[in-house]
Amino acid sequence: MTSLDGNANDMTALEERLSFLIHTMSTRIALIGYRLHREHGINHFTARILVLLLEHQELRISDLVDLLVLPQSTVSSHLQVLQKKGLIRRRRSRKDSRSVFISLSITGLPLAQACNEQSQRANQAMLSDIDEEQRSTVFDFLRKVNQRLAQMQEVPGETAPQPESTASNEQVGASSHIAAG
Amino acid sequence: MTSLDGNANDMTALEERLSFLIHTMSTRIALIGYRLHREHGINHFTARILVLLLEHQELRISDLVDLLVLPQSTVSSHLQVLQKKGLIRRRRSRKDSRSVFISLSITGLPLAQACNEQSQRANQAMLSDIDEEQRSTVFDFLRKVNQRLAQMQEVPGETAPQPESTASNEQVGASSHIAAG
DNA sequence: ATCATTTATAACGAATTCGGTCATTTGATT
DNA sequence: AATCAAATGACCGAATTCGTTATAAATGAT
Repeated sequence: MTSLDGNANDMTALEERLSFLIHTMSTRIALIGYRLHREHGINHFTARILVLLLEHQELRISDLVDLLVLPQSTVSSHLQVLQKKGLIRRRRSRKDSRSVFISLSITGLPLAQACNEQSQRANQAMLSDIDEEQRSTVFDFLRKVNQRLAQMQEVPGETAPQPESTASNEQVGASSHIAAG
Repeated sequence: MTSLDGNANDMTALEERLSFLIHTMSTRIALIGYRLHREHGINHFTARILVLLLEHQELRISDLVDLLVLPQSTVSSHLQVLQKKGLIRRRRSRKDSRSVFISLSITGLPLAQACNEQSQRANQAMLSDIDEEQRSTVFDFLRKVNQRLAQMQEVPGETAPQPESTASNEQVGASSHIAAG
């Protein structure tokens, strides 16, 4: 299982690739979170929304879409669930009546706090026994990679989001290589 | 958006937590991979299966379940799709006729190789300009956290996978703190 | 032998996800 | 003001996901 037979086009084995590691971790976090949130009758994703609302007070739906990196339709259905449970409120913006602002309801607040505390503890459990130096190295790295991913995502054929810079068109291939991890 | 208003129970802001970062990265990787795999008529997950088969030649379904951290039912349905497309073969084990071994078909092999190359390039794109030292620090860290998550996952109420140790039943709370990231 | 257990996979069905579409509001340009 | 484009989010339906149940073979115990 752990041994790889080494006939693939060599390079790094899939199980050692960053994309694979990240996926595995993400799945495990979601799994563990899922079980815990069931107690509250919500799921991992809606819990995340609650915590974000706890931090930001008010968020537009499009803000949530950006933060969660989920399709707008998915966020929308999560919000429907949350509203049915009376955990959030909606308010149309007066400035721009296209926007809807979401905030925690009085009922939602304590639940959001509970979710936040669980999340905090989870974070601590994962990071315990990791010395500060290593930790900051890792976080710098993750943030950097994350930014790169965001760029690759935006315009599939472009590497950088800069408007100008005419000479760097050759880099196009660099980002379209992302894949299966 | 980036600023947090700081009224939450402080500690680390959600957007700075490991679980959140990991989720964001994972989603982005899947998104980018998705577009590429569409060309081949497959998706991110089935592509992963193909690459795993490329590395291991033969895998039981339960092996895939472990490697992918997906429910058996999900893996099963992915395999059905792959088989309909003629990309994989199944073979009942002679030793243990309960098991079914999955391997790439002659048609599946080149596609698996293509997926693997894309994945390799993606990995390189993410890791370029990262010096070796930082890289190994990060990977050590990720592997360590991943192991911890695997432990937390297995027995929800236990922290460590040790069989004995009768006195540690009080620790139940320790791992049930994982959550919403 | 027979029955219970374990291991391994399939299959169903409810819930979730997400691409696509539509309606509304704004802003810009003519 | 009329038109066109962009922003925002609601909604629908098809596809996917996954918890659960069923099936089946090997293993073990009585």
